[in-house]
Amino acid sequence: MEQPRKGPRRGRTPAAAGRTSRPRQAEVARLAGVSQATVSLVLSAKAKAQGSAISDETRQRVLDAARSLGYVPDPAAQRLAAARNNLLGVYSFTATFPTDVEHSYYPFLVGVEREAAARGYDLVLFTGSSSGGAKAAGPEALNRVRLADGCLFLGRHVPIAELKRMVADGFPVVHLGRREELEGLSWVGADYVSASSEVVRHLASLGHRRIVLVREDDDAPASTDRQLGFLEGLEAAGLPGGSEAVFRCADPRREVTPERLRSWIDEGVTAFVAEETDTGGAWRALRGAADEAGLSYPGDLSLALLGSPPSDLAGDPQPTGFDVPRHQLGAAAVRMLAALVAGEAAEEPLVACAFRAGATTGSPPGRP
Amino acid sequence: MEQPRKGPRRGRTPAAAGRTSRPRQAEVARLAGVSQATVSLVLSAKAKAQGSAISDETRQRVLDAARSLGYVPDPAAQRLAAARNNLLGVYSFTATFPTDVEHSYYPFLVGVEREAAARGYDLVLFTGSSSGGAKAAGPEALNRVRLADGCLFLGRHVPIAELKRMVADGFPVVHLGRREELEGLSWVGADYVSASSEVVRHLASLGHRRIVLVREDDDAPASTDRQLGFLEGLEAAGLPGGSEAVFRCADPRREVTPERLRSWIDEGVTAFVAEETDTGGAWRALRGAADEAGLSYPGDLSLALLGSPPSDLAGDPQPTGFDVPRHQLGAAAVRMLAALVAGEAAEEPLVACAFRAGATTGSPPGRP
DNA sequence: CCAGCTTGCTAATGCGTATAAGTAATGCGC
DNA sequence: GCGCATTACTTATACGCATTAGCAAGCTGG
Repeated sequence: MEQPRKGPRRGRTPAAAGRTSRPRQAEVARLAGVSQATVSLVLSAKAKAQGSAISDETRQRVLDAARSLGYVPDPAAQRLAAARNNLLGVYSFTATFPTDVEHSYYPFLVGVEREAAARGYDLVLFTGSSSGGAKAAGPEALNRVRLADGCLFLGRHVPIAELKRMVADGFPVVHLGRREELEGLSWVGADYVSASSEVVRHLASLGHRRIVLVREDDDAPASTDRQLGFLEGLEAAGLPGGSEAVFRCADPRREVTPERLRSWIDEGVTAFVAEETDTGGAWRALRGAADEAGLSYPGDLSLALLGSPPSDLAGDPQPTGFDVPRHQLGAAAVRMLAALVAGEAAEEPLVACAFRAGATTGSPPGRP
Repeated sequence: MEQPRKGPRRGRTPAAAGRTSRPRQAEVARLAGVSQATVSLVLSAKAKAQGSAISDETRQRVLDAARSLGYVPDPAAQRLAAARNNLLGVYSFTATFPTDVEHSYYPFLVGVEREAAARGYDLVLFTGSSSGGAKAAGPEALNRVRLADGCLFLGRHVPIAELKRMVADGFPVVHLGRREELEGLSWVGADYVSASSEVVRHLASLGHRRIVLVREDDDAPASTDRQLGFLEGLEAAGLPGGSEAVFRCADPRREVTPERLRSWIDEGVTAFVAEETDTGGAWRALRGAADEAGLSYPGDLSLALLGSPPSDLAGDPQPTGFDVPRHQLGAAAVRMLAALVAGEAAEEPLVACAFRAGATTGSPPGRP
């Protein structure tokens, strides 16, 4: 007889159907013959100390009931009730799975996924850019991430104002890539300074005494850091630094001529270090000039690259330099985010790069 | 001190900080001098038709108040109240971000992400292999997906019993790949039958009158479908089918010899069609036999492949055949899942493959 | 034998939002 | 001038879970 049950799920879901109640704690409770509160206590204390005031017998009944119903907590409800839901957001401003794998954050995500899984978090992918749907890509779109316990942001075009708001609200946010302009925003990044310094010290240890850095005319942190590390490396090796050691130019391919190269060598320079950029301009320029000048490396001079070679030069001899540990960066970002979520102090934001011996450096000529 | 204030947000968040109450609808309401419900009505009707029963004057007051407080809705609360969370799960039984992009579900995910974003869904990534954290990778791990409104499954080794359970519970589930053995399980798959038929008809239109399919000894649906389509294509073109048209063998590379090939040709066969498998065995066998026999394609005979060539043969001339539209398959899977979640009828599960003209077929010899 | 503790559970409440149901106040037809 | 619809709201409630106050029973000790 279908009484006007006051029961569950009443007037809602007018047309759409969230039907098929997946099991709730209340149903688990009914099956186990306890109250909903007990279920909550048992399930949330599962990982915690056993100190909860629930008898082992009841606990077991509840666990069995939950398992047999396939109970899974509703993340929204958990969040709302001010607990955690064990979800970490990943918000990228380009498609997370782009057609062009090269220019993607894919390598980072490998590390992100692994670390998140290891820590018992699941990932929620929020996609920013491709919101081709009905949604205006307004700032509210960013707000979705608050469903998760915290969020990782990837990409250059992050709307700073919105992020600032989240940080101010105390929502755990980590940016992948250095981001110091926003006070209080946590980030992780690669330690270009140390890595660049190491490359220089490697060259010094091979016997090079005069080394020149070729870089583009660019003030991105990534460039600045490399130059800084380069100069630090020189100093650590007791070699002369100063403005002469850095060749900064707008268009390396045009300005690094074979003549220029020869003149450096005549001045006693035996090794060259190229900044890494999107285009690999400095690296290409140095290689090109050496080839044109009929100079071989590492025979006549040594070349190093402060980063990884562009993919179209993958077949060529490996440049001495370093690799950005993208997997580890992703993992580090997750660690930091997890720390923030847990209210712990954030850890070291810099991740060391991996030195790559390569095949483009050797002892300077005349010093075998 | 520290009276036991009954106020808002009390004993919660022991260590972590959900801090700094951002404004709630209730505060907006107070400022605007209306009830919380009115705020909700105004804000949620914003995008909808203007037909809501709120005067323009009140509406404006509410909007102003919301703006001045910087109100942003809490997604957790929205989703809780709406009884759905706008999350779609993606469960794959290999790492979702595998290091080796080639052998992954990556191409599907491209389409999945795009379509999900277009429909306003976010994705939750579950990984079978990496067994979310502390969880034993037991069958219960599968239950995690119930957190989402529905879930997409990728991979061959899906535990059918568990899936069955979910389907029976009414949890929306879609499998990527044909899966007819489980009554009621929704799936999307590529239409190998039509695509194979089309390849055969293409050959027929070039003038071929006797065509042979070379396939491996395998009863996977993917193989069966291709054979079915092949035979359908023959029939549609009015060509002889029957068992002679299909060469089924355990090891094509051993059994498809140059002699065998010649004997077929002597019998009047002018075109050969290879099944696609993981290894590409049939295709390699046909190419190898032709090469060894000194026969050229498409000069002396025509070759077609019912699928895409293995990646190591990517540099070779493109085989005539078809490509599985992986992006579209991913998108179709999301569409179907969204339909299930919304309680609508599922749509067409088959996605058409793209015919690829290629360079390995031509008119039969003697018919220019 | 009862105050006072501990153990093991339940009842009640709140998180922020959406929405059904209710209530005045007004307009309209007859 | 009354019934009834419409407009413009407000009140009440539910969503699923966490949390805390409370309650009953069993135990301890003086």
